[in-house]
Amino acid sequence: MSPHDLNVKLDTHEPQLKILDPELLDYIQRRRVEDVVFPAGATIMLEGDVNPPLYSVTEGWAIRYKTLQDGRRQILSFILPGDVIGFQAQFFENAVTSIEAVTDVSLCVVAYRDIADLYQTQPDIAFRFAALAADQKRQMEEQLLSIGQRTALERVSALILDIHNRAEARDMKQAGSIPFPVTQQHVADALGISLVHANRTLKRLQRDGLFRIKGRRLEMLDAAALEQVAQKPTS
Amino acid sequence: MSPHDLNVKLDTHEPQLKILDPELLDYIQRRRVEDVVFPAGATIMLEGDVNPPLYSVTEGWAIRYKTLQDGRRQILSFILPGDVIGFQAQFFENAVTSIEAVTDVSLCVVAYRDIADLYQTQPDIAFRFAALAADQKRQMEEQLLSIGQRTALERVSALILDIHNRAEARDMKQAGSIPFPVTQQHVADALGISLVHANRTLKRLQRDGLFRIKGRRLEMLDAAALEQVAQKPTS
DNA sequence: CGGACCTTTGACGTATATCAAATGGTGTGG
DNA sequence: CCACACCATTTGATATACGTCAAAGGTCCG
Repeated sequence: MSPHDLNVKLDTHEPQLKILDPELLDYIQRRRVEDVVFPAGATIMLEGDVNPPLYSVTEGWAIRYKTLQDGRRQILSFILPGDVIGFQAQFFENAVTSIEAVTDVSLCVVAYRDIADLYQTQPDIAFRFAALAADQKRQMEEQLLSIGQRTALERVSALILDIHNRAEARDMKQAGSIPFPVTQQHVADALGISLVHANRTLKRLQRDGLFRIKGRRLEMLDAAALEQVAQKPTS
Repeated sequence: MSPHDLNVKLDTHEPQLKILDPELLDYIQRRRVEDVVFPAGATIMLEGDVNPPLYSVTEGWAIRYKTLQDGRRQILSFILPGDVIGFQAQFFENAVTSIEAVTDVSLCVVAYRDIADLYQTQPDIAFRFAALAADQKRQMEEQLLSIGQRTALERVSALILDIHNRAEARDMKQAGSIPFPVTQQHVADALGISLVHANRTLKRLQRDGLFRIKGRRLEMLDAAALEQVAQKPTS
């Protein structure tokens, strides 16, 4: 069996995993134990939680984050419907990041005995999970590049593009716009800038006609220009 | 088989993998194909490289990084002897990050047919690799927290602590100090600050007696105080 | 209709960047 | 073994992107 037979090996020219691997999705459906709903604002998982479960997101948006002792919060990623969360956590005794619902969130809990067991009994599924995790690590590294090297204007552009592309790939676009329940405070915490500066930067990009955020929805107006501003990575 | 039997499930209370999993090390030794040496400054791997190999570092230090088109560089991690590199890359067509030798670097090339094949034929080894990758992802997230939320002073403190702890865990400490071939430019590129500011910050921490860098070696003087400055994460 | 939360705007402060140049190591070749 | 060349470190002066503080609108929902 080669990665190509699996149709799982990721093509770097297509920067994101377009959709959730269908076979993996199928596996998750079959192992679904129960569905859970968290209201907006609820904490789904807290750093340090013992043996957190493995979830697949059915509906709603969430954030994954880490905090410092004095309360400063870094959002690591935005979680959209279709995302699998808590796979990495299976390798640790405790959850290493926290997750909070941004909107009401529906999750289905995936059951399996144990992560090591999965590797023994279902190596193909384990492989698919691993490919997903590899892509998530890549996303973290992209974020690191963004926050470390890009200016606030570039970061905001890159974030808007990223969220838009992910949502679009999941067929969340309707009437030319995607849901956008993200607040300016979220943008600030994800990009390491202040709320006020996030506001001014978003404002400026919108004044220049690159996109429009209105009524919790995002309409992309000039993706090419936005990419220009964002400064693409080398590859 | 449970993670505990494997002694691989990672304990969050011990923030880092102390040493390379011995069984994995053994596997790598047995699959060693050839040894390669790169001189200081050489590019070991370049973003975009097709089907990059899997390496284990025998000797020397390296950096893993990504760049923007205009040349800005973000160092993602420092690679020390004992580290395995290129595992994640196996899931992609092309390398997603670049690697450069800081000192002369000795690598051994690990052979196996194919990553998917490894999952089928050696699920236990695949599991150990995955645990390693999970830990690397955790490190990336820690970095993200650092760069996004910490001040320059806190970032430098956290980086010095991190490198020191990793080197110490690998028994690289001799006569109370560890090798430290990292330049101030490296520190700047890893933390998203300017060279000049990296210098002033390193200087200040040393003036306050927290550590000492001299002759490409680092001597830790007051780890507790440094941790204080660095602002630990919540957990 | 009130309250909670989010967005927007102005004024001002500061951490960090940039520019420029001197100083200090270190390895190599004469 | 010296001396040059190259690179890393250090320091001062000045600039700016971004943060903080404060307060005024919006918007949504009970």
